[in-house]
Amino acid sequence: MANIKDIAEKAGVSVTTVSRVINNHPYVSEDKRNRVLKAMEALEYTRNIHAVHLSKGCSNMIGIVLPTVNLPYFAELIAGIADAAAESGIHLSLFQTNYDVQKEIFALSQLKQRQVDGLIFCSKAIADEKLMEWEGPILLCQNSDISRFPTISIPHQEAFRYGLDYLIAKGHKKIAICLARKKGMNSHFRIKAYKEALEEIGEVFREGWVMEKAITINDGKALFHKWKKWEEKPTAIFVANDQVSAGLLLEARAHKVKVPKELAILSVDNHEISQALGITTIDIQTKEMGKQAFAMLKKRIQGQSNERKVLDYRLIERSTV
Amino acid sequence: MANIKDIAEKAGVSVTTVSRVINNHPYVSEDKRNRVLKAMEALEYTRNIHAVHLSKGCSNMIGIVLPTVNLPYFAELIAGIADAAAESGIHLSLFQTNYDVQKEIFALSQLKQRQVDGLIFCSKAIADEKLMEWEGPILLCQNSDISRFPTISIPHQEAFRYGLDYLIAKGHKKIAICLARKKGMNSHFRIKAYKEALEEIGEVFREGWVMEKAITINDGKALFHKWKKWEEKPTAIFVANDQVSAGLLLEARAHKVKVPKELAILSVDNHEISQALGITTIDIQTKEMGKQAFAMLKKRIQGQSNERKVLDYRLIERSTV
DNA sequence: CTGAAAGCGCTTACAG
DNA sequence: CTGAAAGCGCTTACAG
Repeated sequence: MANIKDIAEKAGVSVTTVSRVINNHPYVSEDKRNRVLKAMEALEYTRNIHAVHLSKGCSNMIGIVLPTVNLPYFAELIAGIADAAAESGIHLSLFQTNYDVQKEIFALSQLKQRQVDGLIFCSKAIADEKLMEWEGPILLCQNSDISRFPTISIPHQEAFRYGLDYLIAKGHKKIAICLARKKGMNSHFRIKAYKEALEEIGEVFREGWVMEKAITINDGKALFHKWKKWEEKPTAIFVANDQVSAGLLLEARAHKVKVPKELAILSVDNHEISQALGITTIDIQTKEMGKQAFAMLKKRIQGQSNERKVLDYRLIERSTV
Repeated sequence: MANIKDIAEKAGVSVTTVSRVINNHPYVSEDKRNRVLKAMEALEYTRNIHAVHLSKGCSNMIGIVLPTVNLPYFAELIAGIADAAAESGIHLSLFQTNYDVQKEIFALSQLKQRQVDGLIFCSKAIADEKLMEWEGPILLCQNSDISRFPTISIPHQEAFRYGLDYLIAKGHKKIAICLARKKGMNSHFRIKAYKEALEEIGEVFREGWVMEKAITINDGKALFHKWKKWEEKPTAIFVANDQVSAGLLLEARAHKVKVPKELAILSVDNHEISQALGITTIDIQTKEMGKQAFAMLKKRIQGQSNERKVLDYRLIERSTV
């Protein structure tokens, strides 16, 4: 494999000049530029990117940390990040963690070793205090108490409250909620909103009506059967993700339970499946979040100070409430 | 940032020894090992991975080339690759191409520059002949005439034929098919199987009954309306992907068309949504394919010769045929 | 078990 | 516009 020195020799110039040509620097005479170009062609030169990285001290790559890509929410987030990254010519490295703290720490160690220039945490299991021990450009796709990191997020408390008020306005008082997992900032804020809303309408808070570990269509089906068995039934369930809502709705239909008459379903995401099934949901612009997350991390890598962005949401009325 | 030289000085040993300690080589005395370890701790040493890559000539990372991550088929494939890669401690780089040949070429150029040690093409737009101009470890998740590359694939012709025979056995003769895109090896073989099956039962081949550009749930909905408008209607549609089948089925139900009585639907994938909707489909082990693809590429990178694997498939009878 | 030294291949401040 | 030289930080064959 020819290297920059071979090219220099062949073209009769210095390696500096070759480097200038490769990087499109000005101040190279046409004559030398052409000779270099010709030599590169003749020797089938390909730049060794590792040497560039070592020399420049950066990798032109950022890491995406997420539990699994195999879930529409995260897939959409990645797609948004990928689009923006491609425009900037930045590479993407994937860290699938399955909410395993050790794997998140692995990703952080990769940042430290410069494998990547920055990290986007799409969702995390690691505690804020632990995360704070790490340095480098890290962006969180969720609200956080750590002001050291830029964040982009949905105002989950507000949005959830908005959804709850919508259900209440539609006459519901017995409302259950279903989250992906109780841990995590997003759920924290959602539960808070839930409690507040219940208090205002004089309903008691039932621990059992806060369900979790629901992510897939099958989880939604299971949710239906849980609901079916309850003595006292909520008239509405506010579900934090479209996949689960879809499973819930499909299973309800299969068992001739009328939606929304016997059971109302309000969802979050507005991904394709909710549209296909006519599920009333709250659009949270997942892809847009990915795009902006990338832009913010990029700025952070370039040394700008932390931003905190909050995205908008909106209710999409369809037929399940 | 402390480097290996700083550690060597502080510990009073050579850089060679430090390197040995870092890489867990044998033949280092306990005493020196401890001194090095202590020095590393004291100076908060982090290895610069770029130097390692430059020195070793590899990146410990492979690239995944696919049109979009935001589609269950590809997301599942990635998940499989990611699981296997994590076990081997290999990083994953994502190249989202949107079937843009230029972006595929970009990925290939990254392989050449050693940004990645190998490439998995989950699906491609670039022509075989063009691809052949590139060197390095490249694995294709599809059948190919190029014997220079290892491949892993489903026997699409056979599997499609199997599905068609199943439809025929169920009494269908007017069968349409719907593919993701007509270009590409997979479709090539499927259309071939389709023509053969039609010929055997004495049906004519209708160009218009081979539909394409169908990937999403919405595409499936559109497909229904196409079907609805046809004068002469097929009694069954064989759809190459679960998302499209789901859209087709949902829209059929919404318009009170009885499935399978008025319209039978046979699908391919066996992803969660087909299970949720009770769609009869052909399981093609997407995730397993990802796992094995990684293992094969890894072997190829290590210098072993090309393998060609063919995965099994099986029909999952549910309620749409 | 240990180390001096060559090698991986590029970038860039500096001097001209 | 141009080049010599230092620097990025590691690995590894070789000699001992």
